[in-house]
Formats: sequence, structure tokens, C-alpha cells
Amino acid sequence: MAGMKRNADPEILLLQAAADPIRLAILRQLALAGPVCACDIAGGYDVTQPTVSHHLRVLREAGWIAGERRGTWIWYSMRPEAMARFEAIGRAFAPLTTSGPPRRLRVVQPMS
Amino acid sequence: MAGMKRNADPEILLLQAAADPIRLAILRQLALAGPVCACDIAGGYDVTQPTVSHHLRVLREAGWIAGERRGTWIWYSMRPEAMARFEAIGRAFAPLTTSGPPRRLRVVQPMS
DNA sequence: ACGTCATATTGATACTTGTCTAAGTAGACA
DNA sequence: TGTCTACTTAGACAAGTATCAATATGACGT
Repeated sequence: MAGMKRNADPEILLLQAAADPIRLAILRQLALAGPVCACDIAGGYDVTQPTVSHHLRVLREAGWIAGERRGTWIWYSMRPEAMARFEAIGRAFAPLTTSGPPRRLRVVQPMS
Repeated sequence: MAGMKRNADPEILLLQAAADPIRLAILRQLALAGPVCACDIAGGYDVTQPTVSHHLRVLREAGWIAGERRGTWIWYSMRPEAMARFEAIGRAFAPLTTSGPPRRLRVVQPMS
């Protein structure tokens, strides 16, 4: 029973998919540039094409992106629902500090 | 050179720390209940106490939480900067559609 | 049908991570 | 000095994952 990741939870899937340097960069590229051809994604990183393809699959299965085949190549784009889900997680972290009436925080210093 | 995670990036560290079921639950527990004794965290999950201690260390090193020793036991609390950094990542995903300070959204609905 | 281009899948390998048990550290109190 | 209690650290193991080279698939043009 070691090394279990049991990521059936869609939220964990979403966070884990974003928690990789290349995948986070791909997400930002898509957020900035709208639908992007997979060839333009694969060319921009220091890994081979199959590796980028693997990362795109992880992002797709997590719900982050969608791919639409157009002729020979495939256009990937971000799914707004995923962004909304991500932001909902962040909002839930700070139920007291986010948008709303001014509320007092208690700040604690880090250990060592 | 396979399996490299090279998480020198603080943002990746932050996301990776949150991308685990137990750690996400701990973060939510801290967000809801304010400073919590480590013993009250360890009791709530189906893993051994050293495992929870390991997760707390990951969260601490990612900047998510801070622990303050008080006598025999240690009180953990969320660090607001971490929540802000997390939300900044989400906001960057959707530079036009996100919430935040009073900002008129580009909405598809007709105005009333 | 054939060749080429764009992308996905397979199989292998090395690194990473979540978990445990067992042992170590540190404070409180007698 | 002890002995509690609350946590951390060390070492080991299994499952996960990021990567590559090689191969497959799928669409277009000839």
C-alpha cells in the first residue's frame, strides 16, 4: 500500500496536471494565444514531440484543454470550465480574505 | 535524464504541494479552522502520523503553511501570501474573464 | 497505391513520490 | 536524572511519472 496516488478526485487531477513546468507553460501559452496548433506547442520546448504529446494528453484528460482536428493538424485550446474550477479551489482556500467585507487576518511567522 | 521534475520554480512547488488528496484536505482544514495543532491534523486521516508529518513538511517548504512551536506541540496555519500566489496563477490563466477588483466582465448575456 | 507530414501510441528506463516501520529529537514535568 | 508526550528524521519499498527511440495512425497530395 505504498506510493498510492488514488487520484480519482477531479480536483486533484486538475492540480496535478498543472503542477509540471512544461504543462504549466503550455497552459499559459494557450491562455495567451488562444487555439494553438500542436506543432507550435511541440516546437517550443526542450523535449521530444512524443513527450509534448504525452503532456497534452495529461492536460486533456484532466479537463484543462480540448483538441480539435482540422485537416492534418490539431488545434488545442483551454477550456474555460477548467479555469473556473481552478479559481474555485483558490477561492475556497481564503474564505475570509477574498472579495467580501474587510476581515482581519492573523498572520503567523514561519518556523526556522 | 528521465523522470526529472526540476522543481526549482516556486510556482511549480506551490502547485505540486497542493496536488495531493491529503495535502489539499489539510490546506482546507487550515483555511477553515485557523491555526490547528499538528496532533489534530494527524488524527484526521487514514495514514500514519509520520506520513502526515511528511506532508506538513512538503506544505511548509512550498510556502503554504507555517508552524509555530508552543510548548510541546506545534500549531500550523496557512500563509496568506501562498493563497495570493495561488490565485495569481489562476488569474493569469484567464486575464480577461477572471474576477478580482471591480472589473466589468466580458459577458455574453445581454445587459438588462 | 504511395509518400510525406502531423500527431499519437508503445515499450523501456531512470527518477520521483507516498507510505510504512523504526529510531531520533525536543519540550514538560517529577 | 529519568519518563512521559509530540513531533521529526532515516531507510526502505512499491507505485507513479517524465522522458526517449521506435513504431503506428491518420490526413492530405501525387
